[in-house]
Amino acid sequence: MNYTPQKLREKLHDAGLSATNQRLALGELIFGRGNRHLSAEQLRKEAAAAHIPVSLATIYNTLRQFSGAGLLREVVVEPGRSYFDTNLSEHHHFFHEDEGRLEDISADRLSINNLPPAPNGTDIRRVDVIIRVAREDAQRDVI
Amino acid sequence: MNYTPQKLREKLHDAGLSATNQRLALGELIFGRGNRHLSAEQLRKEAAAAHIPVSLATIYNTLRQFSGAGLLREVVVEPGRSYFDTNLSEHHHFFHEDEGRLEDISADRLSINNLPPAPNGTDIRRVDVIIRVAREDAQRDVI
DNA sequence: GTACGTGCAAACGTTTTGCAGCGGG
DNA sequence: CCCGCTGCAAAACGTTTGCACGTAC
Repeated sequence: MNYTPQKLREKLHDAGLSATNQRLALGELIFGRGNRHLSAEQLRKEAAAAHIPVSLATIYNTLRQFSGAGLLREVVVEPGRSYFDTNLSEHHHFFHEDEGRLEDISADRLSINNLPPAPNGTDIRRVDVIIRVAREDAQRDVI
Repeated sequence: MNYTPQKLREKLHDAGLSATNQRLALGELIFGRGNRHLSAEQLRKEAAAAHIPVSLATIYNTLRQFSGAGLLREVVVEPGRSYFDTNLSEHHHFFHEDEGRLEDISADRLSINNLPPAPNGTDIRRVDVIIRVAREDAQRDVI
């Protein structure tokens, strides 16, 4: 957890984002606790628990801005809900379908053999590998 | 395109679904045109264009039932929208971020080197590989 | 005939927006 | 001081649901 409040100000500044009270407070929640997979709703609850006065609109703005600035990585696994991953290193995910929970897979535990080239005129932006798992005794097709 | 209306009745029957007019008509749209990646909204438009009287609720019911029965495969790439893939063979996807379009990658063009074992007590349900691409000149982080 | 499927409209949860006011640089 | 950020409430979006009617078998 290489994080200090000081670093957060730099982080925001380097990303071209001004250091508002909300962004500093939310940034402390987001980045101050190691690698996390946050949904907007989770972050809202944590902010409330930490007595940070912040509106839901600002939660969404902040998550989107942080993602756009490369401070977070958005992961889409379920229709109708986004997760934001603080782990920016190359890695992949288990998704526990029955819990709605993500789990990191470090890049050295999984590699892709022969990545096909991007279609003409396009660049590869990201490669997401999602291994969907569920309890052994659960029904299939649970999503 | 190995498809005939006759086969569709069998398909539905084998899946334990009764052959209603709506399911037959939608099935013809879904399966009668080769491999496709359909959203609910697209299917609704095509049904309207084909003068199939069907409500939006039935579109969603049908897509969900077909998926549950293993006739379709749901692919989640964007928050707030599901795609349904008629290609049931093992394969992966390019996702064109700026067009919101999926493109198949056949399994033999990409393979995973060393799949990690599922976490204790869980089974792997599916492995999704999504290669996100965008026009070369487009902004990064477009989603 | 009966259980299951359908249509409609209203509800749902998540995310986005419009606009007035506040605060960072 | 000014531009950008924030809060609020309301709207938008895709999707789901409850219930009365219709249809497959």
